[in-house]
Amino acid sequence: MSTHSLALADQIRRALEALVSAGELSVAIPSVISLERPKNRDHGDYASSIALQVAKGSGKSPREIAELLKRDLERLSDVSKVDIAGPGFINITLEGASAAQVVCEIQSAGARYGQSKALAGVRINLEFISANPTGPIHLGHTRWAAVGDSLARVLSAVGASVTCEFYINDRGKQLDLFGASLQAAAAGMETPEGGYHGEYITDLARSIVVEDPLILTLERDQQFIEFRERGYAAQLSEQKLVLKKFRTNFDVWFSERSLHESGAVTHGLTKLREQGHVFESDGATWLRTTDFGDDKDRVLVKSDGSMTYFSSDTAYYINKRERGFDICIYMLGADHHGYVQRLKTISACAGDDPEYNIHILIGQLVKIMEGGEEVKLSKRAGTIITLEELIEKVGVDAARYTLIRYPVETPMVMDVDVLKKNTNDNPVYYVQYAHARISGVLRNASDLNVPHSIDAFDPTLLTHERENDLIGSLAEFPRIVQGAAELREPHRISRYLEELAGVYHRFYSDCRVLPRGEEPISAIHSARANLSAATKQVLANGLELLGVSAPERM
RNA sequence: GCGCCUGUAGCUCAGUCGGAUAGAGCACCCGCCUUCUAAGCGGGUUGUCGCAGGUUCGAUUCCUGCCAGGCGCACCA
Repeated sequence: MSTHSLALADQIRRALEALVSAGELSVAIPSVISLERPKNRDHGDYASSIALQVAKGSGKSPREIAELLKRDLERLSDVSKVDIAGPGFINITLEGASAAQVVCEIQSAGARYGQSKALAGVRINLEFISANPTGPIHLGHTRWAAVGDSLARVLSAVGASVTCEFYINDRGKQLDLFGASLQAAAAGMETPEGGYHGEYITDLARSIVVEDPLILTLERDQQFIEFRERGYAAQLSEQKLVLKKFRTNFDVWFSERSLHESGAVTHGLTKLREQGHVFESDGATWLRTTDFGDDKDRVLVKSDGSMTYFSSDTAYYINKRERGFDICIYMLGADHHGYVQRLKTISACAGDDPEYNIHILIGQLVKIMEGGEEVKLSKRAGTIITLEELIEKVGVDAARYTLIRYPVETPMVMDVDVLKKNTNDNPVYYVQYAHARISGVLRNASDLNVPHSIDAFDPTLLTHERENDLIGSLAEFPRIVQGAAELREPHRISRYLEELAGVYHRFYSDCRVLPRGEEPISAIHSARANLSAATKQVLANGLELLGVSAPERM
């Protein structure tokens, strides 16, 4: 049997199921089996409060249920002891040597350790950033660039088939204003009302003119279109470039224009009509979103015949579903939280299950501090911080790690000064350092000819408390990944890695891995070198899920 | 006015769909390198989990109300 914690939770589930089908117990089995590593070592290697959870309505006390489970769990070969404590906690102690088998499991699974099939076969569309192609990617988008990309990696790790998508708002007023701003800048005229300011506009206008001086001879309307299209193309490729540099991958760049040109918008409208939620009023065409709890109905086609942005959204959603995606995840900024209900109702109006087919994540805004002061982000004042600048200041690893480290629903503060420091203030170094430290140990192991492959591994030698702690933490990884995927919370990976790095550092200071001086090489050195190698693998796998590098040396 | 998010140590924040004595880093004090990376380890100090009720054997966690901060409420995009 496999020894990591996912497997143990599964064993508890099976034991419960067996009790239910044998008629010994009548309970509803929860979707997740509670299982944790207790802080207190007296509580065993693992503790579950499952008996307390299911006791209600079963006609049995938590302790009675725990006793039933104890009987079954004790039969497992890997379990050395099951205790029932307090009101009905089940404390499980594993057989030391079989716990250490996880080291072999990690070594042979390699980069695949931590992966599972929890979401196998599920097709997920993950849309994030979707910035207007009218300027650089800035700090407001950056949180999602890191978190979105990491979430895609996490979801893929549990078997989902994930497509990352960037929706390009290349249609409508914003892009027109952008074009007009460029045109005005090229002519040395004032920026139009509500238009785009900033040095990048004048620079871009100038470079467009340099590239094609004839643009100045064009008739006004034609010239406007030229500026808009060239500016659009330039900004889009700029965005693609910087996102690539930030290691954020997109599989599909979806143009809003193409949605209209392909007829997807009219198709979407037809589909919604068939579902019976479309009506006409005041000369406009509406979607009756109030049928599904929205506070007001929404306009699809304005009375002047033009399409609203909302109509694009509905068509886009329907288009995604028709491309075969089971779940559409949207990652939006807090300033868009008003859309949540609207998007959910789109799903409902299209005849889908808004609880399953659509999932909207709202990320709070990122505040940035530098020199002890908050940097106010203002496009007008030209103080927006671009992703490019952030990368220059702190590097991709530190930026990504910090952005992913916090749950997205909490507003976060990024202190540029801290991120520039190579100290422990900056947790990315703590984790990377553990990886680099192990790399060094393993290099030395090779130099000293200390074997550290699984065939030279004797798990019974790992009996030190620090070794047990480390083995326990390593065994947790698959469950952490699964939890991060199901809850859409990649920050759990980084918190886990910090914990694992800490456990390794403590192991390292108490347990000498390699022989000193003239000390002969023995099996304990190999066992510890294997344990180190397994830790290195898990750190690397975790960092990979965050898109952060795992350095061999620091 | 309505809605969403947040409120946990001096600071920045974790806390796994209610569980055992509420945690980590930073900051402050004291220790640890003649041998594997000291970007590390050990020890010490720090709490009205915003406030008030409710549900429960049990609440930082769930429910209600209030207070404070952030954000949003278009035939804009």
